[in-house]
Amino acid sequence: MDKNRSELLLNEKGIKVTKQRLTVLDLIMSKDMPFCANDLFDQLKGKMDLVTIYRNLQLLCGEGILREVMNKSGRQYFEFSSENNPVHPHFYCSLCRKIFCMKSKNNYSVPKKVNPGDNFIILETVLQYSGICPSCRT
Amino acid sequence: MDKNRSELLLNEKGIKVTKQRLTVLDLIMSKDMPFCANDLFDQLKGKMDLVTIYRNLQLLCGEGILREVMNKSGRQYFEFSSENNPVHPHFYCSLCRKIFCMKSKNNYSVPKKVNPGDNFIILETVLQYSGICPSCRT
DNA sequence: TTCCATTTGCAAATAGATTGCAATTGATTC
DNA sequence: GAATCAATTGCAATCTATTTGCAAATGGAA
Repeated sequence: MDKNRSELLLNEKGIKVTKQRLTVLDLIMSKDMPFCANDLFDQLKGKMDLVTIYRNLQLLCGEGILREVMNKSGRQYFEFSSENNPVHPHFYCSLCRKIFCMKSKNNYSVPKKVNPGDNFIILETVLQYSGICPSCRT
Repeated sequence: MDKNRSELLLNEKGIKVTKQRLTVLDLIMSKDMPFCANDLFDQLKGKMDLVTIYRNLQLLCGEGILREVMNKSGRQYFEFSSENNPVHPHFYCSLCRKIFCMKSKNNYSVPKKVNPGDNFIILETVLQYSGICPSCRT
């Protein structure tokens, strides 16, 4: 049987392939927007234990297949991380708490160093927005 | 009796002044770093109910005295919001989950519009960092 | 001082996330 | 393919973060 993209990704990272893992990763890769554990649970309609989802998110994030997204909701959000989906801005809606990916086609310039001398190791620099999303606006 | 800065701020906004509210706001204004409900609770050593802290944070945030800070911890973080403390970058440590304020003295330029035509109302634009903080580095 | 709406503290409920453990499964070796 | 074993899963339980209900206490106006 042909291996799909998810399975190849798991193989590549040396992660054991299970039905649940594939299901989760397939779902993630089919969407282009950040999600939390519960979003996946809802979409899987109880086909998988929520705990399994949490554990796999943690694993995939640790392996660099996912990245965490900054937000103000008090929940942990993730998105698929790849060369095709590099770090990019998000928009957090203060009303519905949804998170949207922003494709800023314009380049922006940021300071290369902050608090020089403070020894922070910066792994990610990202521009983030918050405000009101189109649906909450109406 | 003289009114302190916290009390004046509450008066200004037409918020009822209570002992708890003053205590919380005094504490907040004495620090220059984001905090969550539990941080305040710890610092007040049980002098105030955690629920009261949550309720006052929500109130102060709604009144614009505080602003929420983006992070990846799954907790809600706030900071004092004023002209003297405008929106600015933060650094989120992926190891200890602490949040640091970054004073970027350099200016940075960001795109004025994202996803043009999408009708997002942008209320806040902020550069955020994540990585490893100085203490976790060692 | 009285009065009343607001706020507080406590108990309980609701979310979000993690842990322990027995049963199951995936991959390796024969 | 069957035996083997470590890794994974589901379920129950726990923990942490946040919210809600309600009676008692309090701030501020009259």
